[in-house]
Amino acid sequence: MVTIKDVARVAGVSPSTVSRVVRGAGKVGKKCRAHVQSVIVEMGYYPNINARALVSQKAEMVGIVTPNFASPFFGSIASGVAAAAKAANYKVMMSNSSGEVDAEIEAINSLREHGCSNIILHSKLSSEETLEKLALNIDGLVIINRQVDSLAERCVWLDNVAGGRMSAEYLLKKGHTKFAVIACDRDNQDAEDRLFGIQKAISRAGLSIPTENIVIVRPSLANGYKAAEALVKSGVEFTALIAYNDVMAIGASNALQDLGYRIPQDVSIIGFDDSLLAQICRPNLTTMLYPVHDMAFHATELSIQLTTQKEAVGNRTHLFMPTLVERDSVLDMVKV
Amino acid sequence: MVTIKDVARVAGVSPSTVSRVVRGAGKVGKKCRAHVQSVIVEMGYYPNINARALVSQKAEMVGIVTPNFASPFFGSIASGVAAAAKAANYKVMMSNSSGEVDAEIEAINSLREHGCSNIILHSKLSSEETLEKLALNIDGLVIINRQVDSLAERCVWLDNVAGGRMSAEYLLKKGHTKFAVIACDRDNQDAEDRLFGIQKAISRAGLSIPTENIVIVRPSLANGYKAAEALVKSGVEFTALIAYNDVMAIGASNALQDLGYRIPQDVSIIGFDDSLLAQICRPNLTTMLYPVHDMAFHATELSIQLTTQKEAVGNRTHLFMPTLVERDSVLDMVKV
DNA sequence: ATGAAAGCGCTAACAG
DNA sequence: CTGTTAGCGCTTTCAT
Repeated sequence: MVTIKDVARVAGVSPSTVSRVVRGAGKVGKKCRAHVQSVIVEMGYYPNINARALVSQKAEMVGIVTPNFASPFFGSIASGVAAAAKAANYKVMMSNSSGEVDAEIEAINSLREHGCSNIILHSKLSSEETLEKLALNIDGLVIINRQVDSLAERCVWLDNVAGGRMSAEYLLKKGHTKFAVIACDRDNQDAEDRLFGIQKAISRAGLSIPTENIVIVRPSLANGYKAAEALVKSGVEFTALIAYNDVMAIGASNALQDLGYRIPQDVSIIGFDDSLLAQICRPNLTTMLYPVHDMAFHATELSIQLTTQKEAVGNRTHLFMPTLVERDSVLDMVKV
Repeated sequence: MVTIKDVARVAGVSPSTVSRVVRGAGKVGKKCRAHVQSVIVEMGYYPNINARALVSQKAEMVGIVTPNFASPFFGSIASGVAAAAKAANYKVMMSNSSGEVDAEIEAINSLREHGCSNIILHSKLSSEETLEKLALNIDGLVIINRQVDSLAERCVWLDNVAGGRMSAEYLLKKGHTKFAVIACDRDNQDAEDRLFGIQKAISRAGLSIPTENIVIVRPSLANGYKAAEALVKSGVEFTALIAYNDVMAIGASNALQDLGYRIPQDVSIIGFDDSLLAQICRPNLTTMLYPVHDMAFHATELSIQLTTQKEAVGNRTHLFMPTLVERDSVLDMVKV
């Protein structure tokens, strides 16, 4: 390994000078800088980040803590974080929380051992108190995809109520009046918010959704399928179906088609996420885009600001809006 | 920050003793260990990995270098690496190569700056010479999803020839004799290998695929769609279609269905990868499973072995086999 | 503008 | 079994 001392010796200067040119900081004579630079290249020197982090007590590294690396969500988060990190010359680490509370804390600690205080936490599990405590100790902690009131300025989240509202409003605009909803278990705040938004939009239009038209299941393709079957079997009437997410929308779409319904001629369906699947399924799914990449990017910028120029951050919230992506699963009843 | 010295002082022992109990290495009295342990917990001490890495000149960290974090492939790689890393108490970093040669080297260097010599490289770009040079300098470099002859014992790759062969053999077994193939551009070694395997199996059965029945396009959903259209339009006959991967198989399946063909009654289709999509599309896709997670897991174990007990590794190859996943897109013509 | 010196928190011989 | 000592490679005052 070639160290800063080696370079200094060869270049005939002191280690501090080499350090200055490496970091591009401090005053160094133009000529001297050029010479040192050339020696650096020649010798193939690169800095030892561990030594640097040790002495400067900071890490220029952002860590992602998330329950599941295999999920498509993680990919989007990772690419958003990586993009922002790269722009700031930060490295990125990742740490798996396995979807368990203890593992989450452990994952965070493993990042802190590296002196990493820029942490993007994707957590549905930890209690608000835990999060508050964490935030107190970790300057750069930012929570993504969750809103914690007391930590509002450090949460980057999606307006699920607005998302639900927008999906319903779109259907309303297309002339639909009879709705069904496939929602999710109660301990899912996102699902609750979306449902709330949906109902708000619909009641504002002077309509309502009968409770029989709302089926609540755990999110999965199979459950989307079963939920749609149940809806049909129970004999409730609807021309438009709003699903919690794309996967369930697709499950429902498949079930309905198997039952002889045409999508969207007989039933319109709208999903949520705009995952890759929405472009694969038939018909292509109209859905609400969840801007995960952008949110992760923003969360990372925020985290870095929090640790480098806290004053500049301000006491604002970081609320993102989903946007509608029109494809082929919704029928325009007005035109028809 | 609470350091090893702080703990030592409070516990009334020397820093080295604390270090020993933290690492669980070396000889420490039972009583003494317990006492130090309790002080550690009490004070909330955790080791500074940077300091540790600096002095011990090694990093206990594995880095992933891959072109695209947003790809589903990356998710599987990440989760495989993370699982193996966790088992060995290693951390994981990731570095984006943006699919460009220079960025790839840069990504690798950024890992090396951390003293990380366990690198899982997912590269289709760098030349074999570059890779060889890299391998020389980085003990723990392992290449995933690519075969470099001179680095065979450090490549973890998939037998694409066998995969192609297996898919064709399956179709043969199901009584198909007329095949079409949607393959990919020439600079795609995987695609070439799969095609080779397909042809081998078919010629071994005394059959052959007319060149008009093979269409070569760049991999994408839309191109899969177009390729199938082109096949039909050109009037070639086939009862079975083999696609380079799931996405193209699905594109083709959609095109064929739009053209009025029933899958699998009129045309059978087989994909490759066993991505999530294969379970979403209609009909569900029969496909060859690409065991990415397992391969990434193995690659990581291999990398760690390479840096910790090189002797034990041996001069073997690390070739994985795809496996068939039967779903609903292939018709059994023998039964019919 | 440049150099000397101190030390970040830890491990690893080496003594005892 | 436990303590002492000497750095790992770097940044950062403080001199010059």
